[in-house]
Amino acid sequence: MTHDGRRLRGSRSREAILERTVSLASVEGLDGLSLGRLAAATGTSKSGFFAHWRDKEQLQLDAVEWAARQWTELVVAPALRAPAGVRRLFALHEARLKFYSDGVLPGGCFFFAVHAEFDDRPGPVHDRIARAMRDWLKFVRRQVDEAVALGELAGSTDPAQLAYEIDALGEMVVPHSRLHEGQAVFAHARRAVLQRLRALCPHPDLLPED
Amino acid sequence: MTHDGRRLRGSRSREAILERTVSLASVEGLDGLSLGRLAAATGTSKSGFFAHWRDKEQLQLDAVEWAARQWTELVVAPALRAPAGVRRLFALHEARLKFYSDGVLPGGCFFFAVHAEFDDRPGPVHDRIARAMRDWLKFVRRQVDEAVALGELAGSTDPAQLAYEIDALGEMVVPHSRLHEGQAVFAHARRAVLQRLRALCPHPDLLPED
DNA sequence: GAGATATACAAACGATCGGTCGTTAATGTA
DNA sequence: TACATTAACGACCGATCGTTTGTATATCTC
Repeated sequence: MTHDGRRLRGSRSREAILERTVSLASVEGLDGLSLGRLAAATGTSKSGFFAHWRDKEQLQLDAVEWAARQWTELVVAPALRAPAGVRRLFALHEARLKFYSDGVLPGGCFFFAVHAEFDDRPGPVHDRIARAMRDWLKFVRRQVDEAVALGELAGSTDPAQLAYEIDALGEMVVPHSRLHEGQAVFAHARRAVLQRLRALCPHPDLLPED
Repeated sequence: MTHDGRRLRGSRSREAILERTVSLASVEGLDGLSLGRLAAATGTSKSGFFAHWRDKEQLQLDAVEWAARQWTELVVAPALRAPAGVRRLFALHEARLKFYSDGVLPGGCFFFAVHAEFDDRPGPVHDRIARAMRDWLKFVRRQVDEAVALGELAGSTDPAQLAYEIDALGEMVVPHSRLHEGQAVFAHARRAVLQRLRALCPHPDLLPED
């Protein structure tokens, strides 16, 4: 085969493998996934990985990076198109729910699967995952702060408290939607946050009624 | 050694192994935990397991059973000592939080760790886990129903909706408490459910103020 | 065009995986 | 007392794990 653009082809297959890794890891985790099965799933050889990554841990770290970028593109970015304040906060929640209900990842959420796995296992992968999730929660909290500053949420609002509630109500959709088929869980998660925000909002008409 | 009570000794070590299994599985999952490491942790030999269980799957099934029993004893039973209605509902939430903050299991929650693992992996273990979690949610929902019937929650309350909220706000304490050290997360989870219940309750004085 | 570099592979490594086999010793049953 | 059962073990099995090595070929650099 001529003209396969060695360097380009390399980064192409690198990206393809990472996408597949994140996808599979959302189902079986980053450590539960073995190189052998990953090779079979990507149509490559096991030893081929070591041309791209020093060891499995490097692949895992890059996979976390890739998943974080995907989350930013498909959840954070769309929400940023809504006007700052309580509407953006709710848009963020809805974008997340859409990410789950669209079935972007077969396991629902990469970070949910992977965090339970590396929860109590120290190391660089644990640290990278923890950082990503802390950044996410900080981002949610910043949206709360902004909404308070804009007078769109009661001044008595505890930002850390509300950020926890929004994250918890959104994240638990992942296991629940797998437990009880049907989209009732999505409605519950959406309504819970919506009613909570409306109750705190001096101008509830900024948000949909239901 | 004389008089070691063969039969009794068997069920003793059986229980001891199960307790250790549930404990370790709350950290690394049921499948992530290998028989070799489990043998080392219990001070027995790998092959000794097969005197008690046909294969690893049987051990996993018994471990789920054991964890469910532990949950009933340490969370459900204490809550049932509170008077039925909204107070029992909140007692249930608090008993769960106490289970987590007491560090009964080193990984926080057996079912959290294990559900993420068997989420999308069909089989008897998956089914047993799903049943346990469905039973739990049904139980929470029954407490909501009872509180509504007693007139301690507004008649407009959607039981499935509220049950989801309570479960989500309680369960997500597990990953969050590992992410940000400190007991702030416990306070958030407690206050979130408390304020939600007080808002729905015609007699808020049934519940603590804060 | 020569030499370094990068992609990708098959084959094989030691370690560990879940599981089997045969054995020993103590217990329960007759 | 005779015999089946049970707990527990060490040794070992084939399979798979993450990883190393060596090789072939195509691309980039000079």
